[in-house]
Amino acid sequence: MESCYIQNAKVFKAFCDENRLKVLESLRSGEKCACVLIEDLAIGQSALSYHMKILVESGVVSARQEGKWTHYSISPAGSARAMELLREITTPLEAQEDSICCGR
Amino acid sequence: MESCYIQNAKVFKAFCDENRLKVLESLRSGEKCACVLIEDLAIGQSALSYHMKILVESGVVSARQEGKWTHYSISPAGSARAMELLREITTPLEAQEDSICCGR
DNA sequence: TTCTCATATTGACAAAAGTTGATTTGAGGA
DNA sequence: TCCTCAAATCAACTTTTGTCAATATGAGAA
Repeated sequence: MESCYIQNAKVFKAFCDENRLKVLESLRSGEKCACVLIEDLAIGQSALSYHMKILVESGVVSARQEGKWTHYSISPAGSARAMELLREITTPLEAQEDSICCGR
Repeated sequence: MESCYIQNAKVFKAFCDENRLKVLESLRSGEKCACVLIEDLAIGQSALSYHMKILVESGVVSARQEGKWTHYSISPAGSARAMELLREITTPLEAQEDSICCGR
């Protein structure tokens, strides 16, 4: 079983890479399909696929299949969860209001 | 010159590693000196030093020298900056016309 | 069915990150 | 000054991450 530290680290890995931040920046203006992201970032197709997998698994981005195209967008729920996690991680205990770490 | 994507990625690297999340968790209960963190995490001295450097440079942790000891604590200002950055990165821009994507 | 095209996956490789043990630095006390 | 000790740095090494080119998958069209 993985520690919650490793699990939480995975959420923030979404924001730890230059290309993934570029993807998020591009998605701020709305849903984009993979082909557009490849052009925007000037990145290889398999590299984009690799980064999108990390972003989707972190919960911050959601994917929508439509025919052979995949459309990606920022997930408000996933973003909110990342925000909440960051808030919790950096909030001193006496000032803490509630917790979402490891189901505690 | 470094892109702002690379700079922003560095802030979130603070939260991308199991041991750094453990350090932050330990610091939530208050300022700790390095010797205590080494015991808490069961980590080598040089490994802790390596991680503390990353945490301090990200701005999320601040260091206070007192004699030969260094005391670390969560920086409220640095944490607030990280929160604000995360919020900005994941907030969609004003809704725009649907863009034409993949011939649609 | 077969063809085409968008995306996912694989494997080889390169680069970056993390660990370990040894050494160095630098501040306080003798 | 010299000694001690906490922390930083270094060098060698291992592990993880990211890239590229090739191949596989899977859905729509023919």
